[in-house]
Amino acid sequence: MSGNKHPRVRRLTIGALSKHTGCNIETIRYYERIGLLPDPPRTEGGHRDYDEDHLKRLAFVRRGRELGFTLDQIRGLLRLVDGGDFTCADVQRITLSHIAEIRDKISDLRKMERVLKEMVSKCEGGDIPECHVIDVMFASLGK
Amino acid sequence: MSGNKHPRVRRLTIGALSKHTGCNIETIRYYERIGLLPDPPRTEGGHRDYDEDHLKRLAFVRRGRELGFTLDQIRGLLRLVDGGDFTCADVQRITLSHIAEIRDKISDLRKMERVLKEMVSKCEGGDIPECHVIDVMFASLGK
DNA sequence: CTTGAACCTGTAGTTACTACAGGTCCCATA
DNA sequence: TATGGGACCTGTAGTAACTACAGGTTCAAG
Repeated sequence: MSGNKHPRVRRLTIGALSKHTGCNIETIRYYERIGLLPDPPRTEGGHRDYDEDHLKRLAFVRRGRELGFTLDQIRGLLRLVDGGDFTCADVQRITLSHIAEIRDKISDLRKMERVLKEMVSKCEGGDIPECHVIDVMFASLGK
Repeated sequence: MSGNKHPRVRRLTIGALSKHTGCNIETIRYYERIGLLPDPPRTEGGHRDYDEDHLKRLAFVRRGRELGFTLDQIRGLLRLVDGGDFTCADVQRITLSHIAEIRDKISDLRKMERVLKEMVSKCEGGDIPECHVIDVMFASLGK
């Protein structure tokens, strides 16, 4: 058994972390700065020296972002997990309220889409110097 | 006919403009600063002195924002209109591409919603220290 | 030992506002 | 006419979540 090799922990540069997660390097450093990722140990020369735990944590953050959580919500989730005293109910509550926010956004966007489609459907679309869309947007007050 | 009265133009303070449009005062000044609204004339004491044209323009901007246009898109629309040489086709193109952006956002959000619902549906929800949502979010890499 | 890619820190820019601080002006009332 | 307080002024800084440098150091392959 090979003496002083420690294959237990795979060492990763920030570039490798970036490649594995698809998260760009500046963003990783940003997450560290705002305390979402722990300060990793450094090599002699001062380069960041990550391991698999950092990788998992960053992946968690990225996955959270893909699911539309804010960094603050993600921070909240991580604190729960780090504290070790989280319950499924806690996480469920946070997730459900996030789902509700997403639904609200969707309904706002659908309303916009509906109104815009309605407006644009009345356009001639030609090379003429007047447009129903503009008229409606200017007419939205008083008159 | 009453000599030096000029009822032709209703004069408005920034506060009045704010009330009419629902746009907050700081935001009006911000729009002026970034060149979306023209610098209005001032009273002797330096207060902004608006008229109905300013009101219409601000209403246009607000309406655009409600419809999800960015300030840059609105700036584009206003430039077209101000230039006087816009065509219905121009506006239609801009509007259609905005609608496409909105559709993309909606579909992103729907995807998030679907995934989150699926995740949360597998939660026990109880007072237990483990959660399917957390598991999935941590498991999203390699594993 | 050299070279160039990868890394480092620190700062500033992005979008669309919002929130002051620290002053000045306006005008209705006493 | 004096005055008080609300409305207004400028300028700066903060928000979210990054991104983009500049200007320097380290690493690793040849």
